[in-house]
Amino acid sequence: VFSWTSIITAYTECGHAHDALTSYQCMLHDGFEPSPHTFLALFNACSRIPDLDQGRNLHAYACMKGSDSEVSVGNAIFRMYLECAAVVDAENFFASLPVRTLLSWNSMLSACVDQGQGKKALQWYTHMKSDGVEPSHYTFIILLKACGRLADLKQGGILHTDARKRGYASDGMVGSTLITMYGKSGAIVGAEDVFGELPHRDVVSWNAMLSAYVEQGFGEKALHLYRQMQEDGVELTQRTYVIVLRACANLGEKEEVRLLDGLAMKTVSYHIGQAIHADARKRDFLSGGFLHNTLVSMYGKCGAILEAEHLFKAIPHRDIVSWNAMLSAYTDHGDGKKALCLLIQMEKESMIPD
RNA sequence: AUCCGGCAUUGU
Repeated sequence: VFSWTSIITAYTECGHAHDALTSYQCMLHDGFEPSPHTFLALFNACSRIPDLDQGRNLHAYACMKGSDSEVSVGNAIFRMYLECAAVVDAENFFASLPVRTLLSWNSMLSACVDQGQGKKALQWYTHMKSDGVEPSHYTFIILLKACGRLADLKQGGILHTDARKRGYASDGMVGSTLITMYGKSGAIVGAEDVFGELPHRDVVSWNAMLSAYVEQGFGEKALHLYRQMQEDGVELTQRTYVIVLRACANLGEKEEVRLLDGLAMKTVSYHIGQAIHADARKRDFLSGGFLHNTLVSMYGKCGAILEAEHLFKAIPHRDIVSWNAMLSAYTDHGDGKKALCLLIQMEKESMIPD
């Protein structure tokens, strides 16, 4: 049994979870009965695939053998349901668990948030506290993220106070989540306060602050922060550029058109955008593709249709976002004909408009 | 030791 379990674990870890389940069949065939350890490995395999049907069968079998009373196995079953996106099953199972560890609570909460069920996560949190389980900084990050998505400033503020009391508010990761939460809730001052009080800022906290400015339409402040990042010697990332280019696009939308070489352009934003584009190139952030879509959108919003077009054509793997960005560049520009042409081309390349 | 955690592009 021990060897079979090792084989199953090994297959799962190498990303061959299907083979893990096949080995289990072989193991049964040879007359071996699964131990709790085997179940652990099997549920991990089901999570990986993910295979809900097998997971359910195994769950039933584990119950029959009494293996499900083991805390670790219980957690594995629980995670299996979560990762197979069977939230209802997960919730039912979770409610029936005799021992709920902090880790299982965090898994539950995070799965709710990932699936857009932030409210549910907050409800479960009340339950968690009444169960006498104390939240960790993981818990706060998960819940604050939920508040950000819901733009629930009230709950977010309560959690912030609570996190502060427990000494979690100065944690860098909690801090970034707080900044994002305040940013998405429109409380830019709250975001700035958290950012200003962070003892150790890393790129992510800077990016979070930058993103908060952009989302709330403070393009100039964002550009200012971008400069400050460079002065402070922060190691910029590709994401930094995604965000700061969005700031340019934002400014471009607001700027009045002016004629440049006979073309209607948002000249100021356009030049800033170009400069940032050059920065990104210098830092070799243009490969990988994630900046392409943002650049197309930015140039489009600055009135630089030709550059947007040029970049669009150079994208190796155009996804739906690339097409949408190019389409809205044309329509913003009042070029309905080209937009329609693009739509036709889209269908030719068997892209389905959403 | 392992499993739960932060910032990301288009349109709506």
